[in-house]
Amino acid sequence: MVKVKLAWVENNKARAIFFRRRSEGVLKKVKELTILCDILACLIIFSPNDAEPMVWPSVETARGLLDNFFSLPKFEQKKRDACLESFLKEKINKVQEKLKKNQEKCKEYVIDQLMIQLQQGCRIDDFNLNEINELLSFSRDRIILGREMLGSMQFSPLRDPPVLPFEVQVEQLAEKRDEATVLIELANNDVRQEPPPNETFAREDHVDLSLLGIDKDWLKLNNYHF
Amino acid sequence: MVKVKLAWVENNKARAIFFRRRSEGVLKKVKELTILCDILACLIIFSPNDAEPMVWPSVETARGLLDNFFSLPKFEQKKRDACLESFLKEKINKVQEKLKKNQEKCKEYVIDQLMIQLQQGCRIDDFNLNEINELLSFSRDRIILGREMLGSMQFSPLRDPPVLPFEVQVEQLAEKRDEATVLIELANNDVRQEPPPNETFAREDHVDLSLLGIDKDWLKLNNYHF
DNA sequence: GACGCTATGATTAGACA
DNA sequence: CTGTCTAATCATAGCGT
Repeated sequence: MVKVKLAWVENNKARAIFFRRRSEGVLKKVKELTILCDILACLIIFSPNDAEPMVWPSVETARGLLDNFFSLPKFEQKKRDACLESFLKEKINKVQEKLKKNQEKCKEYVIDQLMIQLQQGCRIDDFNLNEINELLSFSRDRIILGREMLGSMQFSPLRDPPVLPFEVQVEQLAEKRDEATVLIELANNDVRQEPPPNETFAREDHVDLSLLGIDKDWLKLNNYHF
Repeated sequence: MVKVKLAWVENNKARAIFFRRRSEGVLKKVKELTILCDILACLIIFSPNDAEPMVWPSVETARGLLDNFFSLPKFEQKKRDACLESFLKEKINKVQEKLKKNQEKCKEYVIDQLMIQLQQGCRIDDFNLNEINELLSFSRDRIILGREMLGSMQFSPLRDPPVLPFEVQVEQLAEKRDEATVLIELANNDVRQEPPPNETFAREDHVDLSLLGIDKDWLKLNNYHF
């Protein structure tokens, strides 16, 4: 027999035979080792001929071993997940933004309609609690805005606007109606001190909030159309 | 010498020696194989004592070989991604659902307000094109509902409701107003034959107008492709 | 434990079927 | 290409240091 020297076997046929025999031998040794010492091991040999490499004990096991014991793949996995997650969260945020804008628009329209009805002769008593709350909140904002425009004069302090209840609480109704009447009166008083440029509003503009001294240009900035 | 039988070495010391010698031997064989056949190979042995496993030729190489040559991990990767993606898509859908409901509610309120104004004596001419379109769409749905309730009687055919334009096209206004007047009259005629259960718009109820057609264009959120 | 030695079983190169 | 045979070589169990 000839001792094989540690160098590439040039003869193709001989090398193929050598490869088969030796890889079998190596695999046998690995198996022995795992059984005799009761350990885990994994052997991958890329055959020069086959497209797929030989994997022992299995591709799944090899993958599992690597995933379990090496932090690198876990880290990259998490990085990938985080990337996708942030991307999709961004999408969610966009939709939520849209929802928010729609709700604002809707609220504006509600106020618009309430104001129109007020102008057309509706009385506070004709509104329900939710509508009154809307009016209160809106009126308060308008009053504050108007006062800021009028400078640092001293005005009556305002209550915080009520938290809008989803369930109408009937017992609060009378109180709220009083509050609304007072608040709207207050707004009118403020406005009477120094009326804004455009007081009149045409029906076509969709808005007539002259009662509270709403500025026409301001309203145009907030497009109410659906 | 004693032939070792293929079974776990019970003696701890002997097993540790056995492990060291044999793993060296296996590694040597693998190295020989890679050199003599000029191939790639990878050996991972989990030592019973060390925390870290022995990896040849290196962790990076092993990782690279697995990532490059096995479809399974890629497949599972995609599966993981798909799982996360579907989860977040579900969230998006929920927000979209909320948005949709809000828009429906908003539209209902608009119709509600328009109806109130009609009842209070407003004329078609007082409305703008968008409002007329809302009324048209709503009236048409109400008519269809009423007719379904009345059975298989023959009625005048109805035009499809107009696609709501975001830009007001003034030249269409007059025509639309005529159409609206006819349609609303038609609705009144139908209803007069046999009024549907809820014909009157109770002010407090914020009338249930769920039958109103949703503006699909507005709601279409189709840009969530990844 | 690690290293060296050596007998001996295990592996395998080469040849052949 | 796969299996078998055989001799040569290798790997290593057991032991001593």
